[in-house]
Amino acid sequence: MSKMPTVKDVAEYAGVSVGTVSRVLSGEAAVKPLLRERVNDAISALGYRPNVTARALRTSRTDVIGLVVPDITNPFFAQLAASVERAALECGHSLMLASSHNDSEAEQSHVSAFLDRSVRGIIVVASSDGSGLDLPASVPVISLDRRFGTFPLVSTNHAQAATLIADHLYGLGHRRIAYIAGPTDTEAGRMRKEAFVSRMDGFGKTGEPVELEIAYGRFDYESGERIARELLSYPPQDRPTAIAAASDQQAIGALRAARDLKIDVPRKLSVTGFDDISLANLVVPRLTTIRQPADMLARRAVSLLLEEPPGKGDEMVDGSLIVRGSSGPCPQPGASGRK
Amino acid sequence: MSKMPTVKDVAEYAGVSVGTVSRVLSGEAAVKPLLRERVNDAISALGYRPNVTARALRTSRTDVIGLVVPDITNPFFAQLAASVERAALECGHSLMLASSHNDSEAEQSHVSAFLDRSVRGIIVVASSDGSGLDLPASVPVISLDRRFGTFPLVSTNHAQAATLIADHLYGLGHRRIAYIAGPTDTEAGRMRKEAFVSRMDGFGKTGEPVELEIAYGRFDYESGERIARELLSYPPQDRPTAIAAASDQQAIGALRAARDLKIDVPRKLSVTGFDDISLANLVVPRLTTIRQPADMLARRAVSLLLEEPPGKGDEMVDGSLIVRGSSGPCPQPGASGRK
DNA sequence: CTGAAAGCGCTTACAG
DNA sequence: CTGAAAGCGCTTACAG
Repeated sequence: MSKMPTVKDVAEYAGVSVGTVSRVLSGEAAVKPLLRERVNDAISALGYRPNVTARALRTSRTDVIGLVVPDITNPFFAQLAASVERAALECGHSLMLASSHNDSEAEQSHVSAFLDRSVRGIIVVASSDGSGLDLPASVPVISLDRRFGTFPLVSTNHAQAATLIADHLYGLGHRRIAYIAGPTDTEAGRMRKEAFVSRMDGFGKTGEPVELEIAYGRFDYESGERIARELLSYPPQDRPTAIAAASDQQAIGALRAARDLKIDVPRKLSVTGFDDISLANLVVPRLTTIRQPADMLARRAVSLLLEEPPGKGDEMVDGSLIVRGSSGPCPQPGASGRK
Repeated sequence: MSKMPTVKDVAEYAGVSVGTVSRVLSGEAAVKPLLRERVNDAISALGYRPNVTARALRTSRTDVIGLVVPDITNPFFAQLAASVERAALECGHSLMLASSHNDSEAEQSHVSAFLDRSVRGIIVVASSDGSGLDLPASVPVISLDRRFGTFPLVSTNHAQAATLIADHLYGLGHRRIAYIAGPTDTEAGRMRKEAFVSRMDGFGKTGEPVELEIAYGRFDYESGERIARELLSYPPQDRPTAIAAASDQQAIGALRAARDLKIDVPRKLSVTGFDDISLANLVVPRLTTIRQPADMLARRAVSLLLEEPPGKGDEMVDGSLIVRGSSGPCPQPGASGRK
């Protein structure tokens, strides 16, 4: 292939200086219509495309937004990534996506790599409450969904959302409840759990007492399945009547465990999730969960990043309760055994 | 933040020329140990990091591999992306990921964007058999899983794998089978279907006849659910005893439909998928499917891309049959209705 | 409004 | 083995 044409070629072809070419390219500075037209003709005649690397070197700016997620294989993050890409595109920016495999070292090095490429800004969905960044960030950084270092956070209001689930289950009459929590080294995991627990404690004080058992795991299918299997191995009268999980994946794993143990959901056991991944509406039974407004979160994160000066304050977006088939009234004691 | 140090600063600090700094950076050229050490000291003292943009401009090369997938929200592509990232990292390269939302224009523009950034090479999982690229590609391009333009393809041997499924179902005694195909504008969709059909035709000629119905959809959950619902609405004696789907997502949708219609899988109906996404092992019943060796595919694609000269020939990797609970012997006629 | 020129931070022939 | 210098393709003060 022949070498790509440069501003110089365009300038020669159009009979102007490279400065003029650059000026019509930027669209900013005023250029006489005649010259502008000659330049544009030259550009299309030559099939010229600006060299973004040179431009970046000169201006130390690009239109790339870097996004790092803990694990692209997690459906919620995949959806979030798709939303961020759409939001970036809407603002005329493109997205570079990196997955850190839940490894905070990899996370660090991805962020550094973005910095090295002088991206316009970086959005990070932290893999854990790491120390954040030890490099000086020369571009804006926004935490999304989970806090990264001390950078501003855009996230669902985890506490409000967890409260919605607590109210739902308590309202259905459940008084022996298990909570499958997310990793304690993630803010999302902690906040969801604490809000859920404190709401239940509140009910316990003002109304009927609630037995609450808490188990900790990762956010994935396997954790949910393993933990639920354990919780459900108790004799029926000691077994929870509802399991609230900190993620849809955990909840789907719990559904799987219940199924294996032939425990009818929702008649004998209610299960709830968190995220509303697309699968939540497809499992059997369909999962009651919290919808996180991914599009909104993405748009807010991109906006904060691109604002001048970049946004400094945290932003919370409310989640909403989606009631489906996996949650129902607490089974009456003694009404079991109808096989 | 103060300006980042440059080779010039390092050179001054170490009392050498910038050329020497560059040479120790590259590690290639021989530099006297004494100077090398002084330069390295200067680098760490100053916290110097090479400017990759400048380097890219000068050499018109980077260590970035661009990957574009049709939809990052599809679990199979997410897994493939994770595998490609790992493979790239192993070779000292980093990954830029873009999702085309199944839009071939977006796909084109992502590829162009990569080209503009002078990436080391591009791997594309085509969203459809587009015209491929109309720009001159100045770097190697590899098609992964689905052919992009005329670029070399690394993929599972779709035909061999589809044959495995056909043999499995025929071997279980199924003679009235429905096939949920993928989009006909994807090579993967066509090849899987054709191999399945031709294998069944072969059985029909040498053994017992097979009734085969084919329905076309996208690769997603919804298509599978919708199509299966239709297929299963026939009266029991006309209904297929097995549904083979071109993707796990379709198969999981079909499972959902069967469940809604109270058709017992696998006793009344066998369902098979293709891909072996992590969910396949979690649905109820667990899904019989074809495992695509994502890690291997990813590694081969990266290798071909990085070879000098870049690989030119297609590569096929065999898939393997994973038998789980969703497939079983063909139900005996008349043995129904045991409610 | 336009051109000539400097410079972004590197790498790499070219001399020595 | 090392230094001085050119140049990658842009953008942007600086003159005019």
